Amino acid sequence: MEISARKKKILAAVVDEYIASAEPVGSKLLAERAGLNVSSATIRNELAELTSLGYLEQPHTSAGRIPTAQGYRLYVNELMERQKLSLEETEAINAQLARKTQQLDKMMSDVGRLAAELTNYPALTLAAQSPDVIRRFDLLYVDANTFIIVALLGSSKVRNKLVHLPFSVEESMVQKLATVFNASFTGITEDQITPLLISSTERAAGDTMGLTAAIAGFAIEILNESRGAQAAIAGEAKLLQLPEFRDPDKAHSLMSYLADASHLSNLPGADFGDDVKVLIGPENVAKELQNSSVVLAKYDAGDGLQGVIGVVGPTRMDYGKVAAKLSYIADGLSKALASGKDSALPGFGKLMIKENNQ
Amino acid sequence: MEISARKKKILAAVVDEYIASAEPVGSKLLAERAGLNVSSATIRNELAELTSLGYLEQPHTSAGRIPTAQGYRLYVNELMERQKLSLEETEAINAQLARKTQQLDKMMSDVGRLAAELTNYPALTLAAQSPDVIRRFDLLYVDANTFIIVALLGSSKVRNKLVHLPFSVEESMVQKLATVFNASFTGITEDQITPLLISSTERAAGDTMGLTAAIAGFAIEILNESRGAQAAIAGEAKLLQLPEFRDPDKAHSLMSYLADASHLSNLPGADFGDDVKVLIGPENVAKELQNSSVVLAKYDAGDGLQGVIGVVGPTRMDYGKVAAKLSYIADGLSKALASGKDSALPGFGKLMIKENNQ
DNA sequence: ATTAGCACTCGAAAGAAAAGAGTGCCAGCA
DNA sequence: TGCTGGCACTCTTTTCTTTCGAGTGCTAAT
Repeated sequence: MEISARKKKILAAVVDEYIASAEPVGSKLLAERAGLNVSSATIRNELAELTSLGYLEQPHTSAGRIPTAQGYRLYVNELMERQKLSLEETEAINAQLARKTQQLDKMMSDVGRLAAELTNYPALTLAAQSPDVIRRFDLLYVDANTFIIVALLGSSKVRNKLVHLPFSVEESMVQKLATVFNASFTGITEDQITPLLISSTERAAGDTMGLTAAIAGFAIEILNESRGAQAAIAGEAKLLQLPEFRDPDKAHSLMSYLADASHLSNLPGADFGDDVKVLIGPENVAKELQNSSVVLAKYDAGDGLQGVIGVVGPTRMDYGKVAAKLSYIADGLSKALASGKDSALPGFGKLMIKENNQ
Repeated sequence: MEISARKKKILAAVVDEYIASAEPVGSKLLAERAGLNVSSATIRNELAELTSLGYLEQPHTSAGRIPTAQGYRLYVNELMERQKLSLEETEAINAQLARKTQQLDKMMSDVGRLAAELTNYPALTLAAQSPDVIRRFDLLYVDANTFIIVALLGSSKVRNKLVHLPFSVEESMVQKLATVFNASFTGITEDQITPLLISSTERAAGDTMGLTAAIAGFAIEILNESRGAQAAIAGEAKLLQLPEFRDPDKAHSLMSYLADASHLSNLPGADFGDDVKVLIGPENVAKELQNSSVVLAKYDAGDGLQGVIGVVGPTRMDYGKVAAKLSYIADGLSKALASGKDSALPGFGKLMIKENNQ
């Protein structure tokens, strides 16, 4: 049975009111505000039906109605309006995203903070890197006991490591190693680095000091690191301002859960179709989230880098506003990261230099 | 007037009990537990005097006593016993510190988490780097539009940046730039990079494309970055388990304060004499901390890298336990960082490689 | 179908009473 | 002189009771 237009309008009104007030909403209030010119008694009848259909519930007999997860779901799917962002909001986001010089970690944590600030809910960021390869190796000879490994990755990231040895090596040996590694360790993923490959490389380089194995270890380390998803959370304290988390135990339970980054990785990655995904209460897998909602927006910055940015809050969440903001941020993030990757130098055109020395 | 030995013993007992229970402690309880064989009436007299001396206070007339900031101060200075760590605790700390391959940021955040876990209070880490210099420049030519800047710093850190140009450069030009920069930009601190220096370098390199200014911008950026103190906080959620932060507003106020890393930098850096510094309630400058205590332990990892690790909690904090743990962690951190810096390669001796491919 | 009216329910708020913990002080004792 | 048991007093905490009011469901009338 399809639900009538008036019921939908009433349901939307209930959700809107409840989102705003966190108080169960009654028939009288709806009669005044909802803009359908009927009496509270009529609305009571409709509410009773919506309740028996499972869209609304009553905390107790003599209270108003609050939406169920099912009610929110209908609201999000059909009734919600995605809200416009204010000028200040878009400007704050753009300003943040324009700061390209910073490295990815910092960027994500700043963006997370911004999202938390704008939505007033704790924000999370997840960045996942698809398996990377090393495009090019350099070994920089510093002194007899020291050299620097520099690896340029397929995703245009650069990694380095300073190596201090307990014994001396010749500069020629270091160069030889660089050549050999460029020949055999480039263009392969981490699981293609086998003991067999290492020993053949060792032979090719004429290395008897274990340097090959060590450099291979570095290669494994960086390829490993880029594969693992990085997660961060910002603005946890916002939870405490929400009426549903005034109970310190509830707040503690959710915050502890969120604090463990490994849990965040269990959220759906960027594998959903729409640009914004909403998980309402029991739709969440984790039991700690069953009374909360999660709104996620995905970004894709090319080069195998993709992830989601999202917020966590009570099921009574302002989905319209949050979805709009996250979607805008995620979009901007995709663009900023994609363009910022082979970044122009900082201070190109001497601007920054002036600033720093005035 | 010097305070009698018995008074001190009673004060210590009050602090110990209050730390354990968070409840005002009364004369009867003390008579049973404190181990001085006197009646509760005698203790009442002593308590009254300690109160008028300012070491104790009463929430209200018919309640037991709780220590004042002055009382805690005496306790910390004279009465407290620094506690021994259990075997599991030292092992957990050592295991964490032994993981040298990870980079500094990650290390600090992991250590912070560990400290929070061990003490059950939110933990903070501050790392401050004294002004750094660039020891050596390398420019790696990748293709006509791309090169990599690698800078080895005085503190043995290595920084890099991939540069993508909107125009072409010759490999010889890149090499020229590297030579010139090595001559004029090494061994100087950030504030010695002047527009004058840049323009003379530009002339020396015969650079007409603004590359010099851009590379100088990178130099400024990394020297700047290493100077700023990095702060992080872990385990904020622990606050909510403490009776004094059951009030969500109190918890929120402190958590918001802590979440802003810039505030943490206002704490005393590593500029205190002892290995552990305790700031009790009103001894803190920030008003958000006036009802809380901060315990800090400093570490020094050589190469100008030093900082503090600490925890934040209610004035009723288990100072003895916390001081012992932080001090142990900070000590270990100093050693781990100092030795790990010119780190051996990961997997030296093929160990890691085996692990990764088994 | 919609509405006004009304009895009813049940939580929240307010008030009153009881319980309990701890104190300060006093008088007696070593 | 210092310690102790005893006791009246204070003030919070807890519990119980009462009141209040918001909101409902149902019925009868439009």
